[in-house]
Amino acid sequence: MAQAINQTDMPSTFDYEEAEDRLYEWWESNGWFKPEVNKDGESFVVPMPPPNVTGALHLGHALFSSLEDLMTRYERMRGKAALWLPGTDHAGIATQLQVEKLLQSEGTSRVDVGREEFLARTWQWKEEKGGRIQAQLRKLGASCDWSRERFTLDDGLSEAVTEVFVRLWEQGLIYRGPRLVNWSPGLMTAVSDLEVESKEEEVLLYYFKYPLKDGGYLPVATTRPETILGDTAVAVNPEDERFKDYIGKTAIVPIIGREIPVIGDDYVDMEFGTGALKITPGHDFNDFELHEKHDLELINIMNRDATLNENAGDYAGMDRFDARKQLWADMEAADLTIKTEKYLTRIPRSQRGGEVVEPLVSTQWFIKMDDIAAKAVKAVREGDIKIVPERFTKVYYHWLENIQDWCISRQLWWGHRIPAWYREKDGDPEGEIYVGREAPKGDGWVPEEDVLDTWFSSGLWPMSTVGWPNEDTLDYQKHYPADVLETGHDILFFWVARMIMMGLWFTDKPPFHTVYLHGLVRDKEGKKFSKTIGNVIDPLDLTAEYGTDPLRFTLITSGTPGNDINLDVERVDYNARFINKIWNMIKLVNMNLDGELELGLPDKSELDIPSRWLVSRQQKLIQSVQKLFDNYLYGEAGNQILSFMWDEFAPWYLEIAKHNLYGENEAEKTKTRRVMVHVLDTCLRLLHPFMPFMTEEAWKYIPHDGEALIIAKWPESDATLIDEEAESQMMLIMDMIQAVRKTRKEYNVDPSKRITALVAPGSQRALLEKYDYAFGRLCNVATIELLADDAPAPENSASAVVRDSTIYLPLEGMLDVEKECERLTNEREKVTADIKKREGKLANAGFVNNAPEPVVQRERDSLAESQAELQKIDGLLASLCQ
RNA sequence: GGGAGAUUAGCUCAAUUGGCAGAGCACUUCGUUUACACCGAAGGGGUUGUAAGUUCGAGUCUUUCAUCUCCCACCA
Repeated sequence: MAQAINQTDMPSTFDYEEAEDRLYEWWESNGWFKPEVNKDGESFVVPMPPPNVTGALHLGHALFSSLEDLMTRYERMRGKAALWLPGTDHAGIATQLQVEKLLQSEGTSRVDVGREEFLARTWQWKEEKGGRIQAQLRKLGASCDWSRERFTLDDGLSEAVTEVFVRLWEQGLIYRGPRLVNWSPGLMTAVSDLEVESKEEEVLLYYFKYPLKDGGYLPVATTRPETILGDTAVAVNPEDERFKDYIGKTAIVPIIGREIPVIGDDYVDMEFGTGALKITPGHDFNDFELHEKHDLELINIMNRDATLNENAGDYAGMDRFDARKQLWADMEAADLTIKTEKYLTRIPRSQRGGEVVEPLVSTQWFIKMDDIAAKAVKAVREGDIKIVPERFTKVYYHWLENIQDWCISRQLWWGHRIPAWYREKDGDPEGEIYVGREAPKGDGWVPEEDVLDTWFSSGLWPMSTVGWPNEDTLDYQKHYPADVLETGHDILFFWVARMIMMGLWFTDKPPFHTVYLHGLVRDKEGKKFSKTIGNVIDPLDLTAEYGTDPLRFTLITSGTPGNDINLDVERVDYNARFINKIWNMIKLVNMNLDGELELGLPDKSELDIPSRWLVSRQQKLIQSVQKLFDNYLYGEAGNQILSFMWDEFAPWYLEIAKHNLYGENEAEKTKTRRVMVHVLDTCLRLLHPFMPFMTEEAWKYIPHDGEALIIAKWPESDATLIDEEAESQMMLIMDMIQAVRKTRKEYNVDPSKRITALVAPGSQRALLEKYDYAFGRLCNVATIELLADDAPAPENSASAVVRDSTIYLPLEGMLDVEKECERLTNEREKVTADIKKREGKLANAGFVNNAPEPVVQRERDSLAESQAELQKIDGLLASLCQ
């Protein structure tokens, strides 16, 4: 097939500002983001991790979007019906907080306006702010099918949520009851274990006297004195000689005077603190367990806003931290304190609000996780799901095998309301509970106020977005299970594990076969981005300055799977220059075309050595890239493509090709054009998933087959084009050119001076004769004169040896014999050392017998080369430096 | 307390199955040759954190120690 392209209008640089939006719109309006573009292809589905609906794009989004778009574009080019399914998450707490802040700024609050008005305001907020992140993802070139965009509060997804809740209830896996939970006083809701972050902080450890009824006291230490008011026992270790006799006696709670027992339990660490432990079952998870074990009383002393309640006596109504100070002061006055000391311990704080989380007894909904988790463990263990990188499977197992029941109720308004209703019975307003898809018939039913944890709905994402629970639809059949789930390792438990559990439990199929986990993006020094440090990098600033492609390429090539990326903006700059480089390669080719050109490579037998070399090198590149892609090693693949283009194609092939392009031989000219176009075309295809905009635009400027690069075919390697002979010969030419450049430099030969070179070609007379023009172009040699095999070394010449070929540069009066001898001697030393090393290796029977044949052969070849070089150098030394 | 990762050039990072340790930035010297100065040429810079082991061969596998980071866990 012959193709012509318009050569007149190629801009001198890639104008990303102009091109990006135009290309994106073109792709999208042609339906190329839809899986239907490859109707008959195998399905490939990537569910997008739904960003918070009102969020703004950060580098984490840019990273997932770059990787997932790469995967999607790659599979699309491979002919698959690729679907990258986008959507957003309602993000219960995060969104509710933003709207509450807004209300606060208006001088009102969610309680003031009421639930209905609050939800209306939140939907309004979502409509106003919600489009932003989608627009930003478009800016990054995300080729997702926007026509299928989903939101976790959409009707269909809400139906899935209700269905799952009701089924779990019917299966007896959901229960409700008062439990000690992590309570966030600022957010006024329960939070799950995962939403609590503990960091080491310096606090005070308070030592005090626990008075005994019979007189005397037990010394006790605590970090939270206010919880003394809720104590229902004091515990000591029964092995403890100091205290064991106190077991069974009665202690008196300081200040409020309640009587409590002294108990013995080996849980108490004799070495720590005073060796005696106060027990507060209502406000401490360990103490709660002891309370169950010893049948102790449980007293709740705290309100939902972390003020103390009526059980705290005179301290009722005080904030927990004020009460702490006041109580301690009162105890000091009563001579009940011993001392305080500084103490480093982990303080649990709410991941969202940042305030100290309080263990608090409240009535919540839970899912029994054991059976569900076991299935999820099994699926990974048996290989139905693969986690990349593999090391995270261990972390995954550990969490699932020690899983706690999941507290799914949240005392929020923004979210999926729990489908439960209560009716008064025997004086208990919640005496009767109904759980169902619809409100129950009959009078007196009051709906549950609580909503579900945000992760409950996102845990259903791969199913609910394709129509579950309606499994009969074509959409569901085709797109569930999905294929790859790509996300950050920080939400392995929050999201990935829950999707796997839910997917397996309800469909009996793993929701995807591969989990690819990326790391966190950090700054150049490896610090987390933070507004307080002021090191935040906005991806959109980078795309504005450099364009989208360099950022994408940088994020993909800056790290390895699962490891954090320290983003160095210099790399974005460098990659922007790579894009410029490619653009200019295209420009060179473009301006050297003329009319129609047949596509595809000429037959190998017609190609010259540089072409055979280039094609062979590219075949190896394709093989390597394929292998890397198969193993999700996209970063290395990108680097190899860059290296091929920048270090081989551009500086060697394109320079040498100019000889044919600017020459008169039309047949050679055409062949060279075809090779250049073909190799460049292949490079653009390989690079398209990394840098979609520039490659698509550049593709227009070379002859090509097909409407758009986004739907062009992914390159496949052809092993018959690998050509070791051509690679070896080309390597000789390149080595000789580099030797000339180096020699010229060492003698300070004016770079613009076109010199003559004499060459003793050794075994490669024909090769050097044919490609002597390469020297002219690449090391500014005017003429190459091939010497007879038996010709003596020319006088007054600097020389360089490559294998069994020697190149002489006549320097007339400029040759410094002493310097030349020094150069040759240095060279000789290097070569001798090399020979010695290789001879040693080859003399080692272990090496020769055990190493794979190609490795041994390479060693032999290199040795032969070095030996030839040594012989030549010795000849030169003998004639020049006697 | 348990687990994971990292440690390679001054800085940021690569190195796919063990097979001649590489890039970019920075540095030195030089050069505008009509694709590209957003470029090109030549160069300096490494005992791959430590100590041992396995192997013909180790950045890569095993073990020790050190430093840093992260995750998990109920010591007041």
